Amino acid sequence: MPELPEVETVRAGLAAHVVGRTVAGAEVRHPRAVRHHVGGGADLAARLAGRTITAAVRRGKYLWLDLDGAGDALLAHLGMSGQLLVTRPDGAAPAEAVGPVPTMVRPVSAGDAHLRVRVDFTDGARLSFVDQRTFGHVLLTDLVPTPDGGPGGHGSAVPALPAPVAHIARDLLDPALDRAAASRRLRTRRTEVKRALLDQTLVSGVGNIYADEALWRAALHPRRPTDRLRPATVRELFDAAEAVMRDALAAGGTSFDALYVDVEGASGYFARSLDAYGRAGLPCRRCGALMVREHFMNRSSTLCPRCQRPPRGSAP
DNA sequence: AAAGGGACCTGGCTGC
DNA sequence: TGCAGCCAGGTCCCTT
Repeated sequence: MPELPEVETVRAGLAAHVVGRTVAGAEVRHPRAVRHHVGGGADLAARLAGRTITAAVRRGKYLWLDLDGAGDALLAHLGMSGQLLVTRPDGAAPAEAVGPVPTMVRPVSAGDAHLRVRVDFTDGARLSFVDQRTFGHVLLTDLVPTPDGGPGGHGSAVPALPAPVAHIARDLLDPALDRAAASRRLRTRRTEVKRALLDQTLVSGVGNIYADEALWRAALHPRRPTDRLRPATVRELFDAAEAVMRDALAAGGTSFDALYVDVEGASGYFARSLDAYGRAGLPCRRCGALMVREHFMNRSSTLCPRCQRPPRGSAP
């Protein structure tokens, strides 16, 4: 699932392969993919034509392409299954690709069943938004000033954000994040710590996978009440979440194919390094107790019942 | 106002 | 072997 490390991998790929190119034309092939664009697919395609991509920027799980530096952007959220794939001008397989190509990576043809939006550049290169489950979306939107005057996100020095991202907090890889303030806000919430970690208005970029990983690293039960956490504990949790996402980003980078910008680039990481997510029934890598899966927010949490003690008064 | 739960979506897997 | 039903989860929206 695309969480911060996967989205950042995509952003880096777009920065390398799309920035500087000019849009010749675009086609929206599924209305749901542009459901948040005011004006619909035809309007989006028409307004993209002739624009030049000047930056690839990310905040949390949102990423966007600045257009001409003119104060608007093509914004994308990958949802659960979204991919942004770049094919080079001749459309052929990448000649300079090295190392094993992830199995999910394949050339995109016009007949691709899940191709939602296609952007063609004047030099023949193509950007394709492919999304099986259509939880993701793209839209063209104006930038608005950041509340704190700091940079809008990773990859930009401009103090501006796409309007739909204005409510998204800075993420744990953002040097401009005020961690003390985020910690205070978390501790004044009356909720459970995993729910708070997943709240993108508190700290962004963390999804179910990295939430479980961070809680395991910090040895915290997902249902611990936020208003009873000490500041030092929250600091450790933030540090753990940052560390696991940096590790994932580094691992994703190694298997990341240079020309196909693929959210599955982190597959090598998933196979090797996850300590919690997907390990129910397997021994905890810290203490050996069998990991368990619990229902949480209509989904699941995987945790170590020995390292991550439930809060007092909670059901076992 | 804040917190929490359901809807949205589809391919793959499980169990009968 | 076939098929129904469950599962995955990020974000928005609605209710409490």
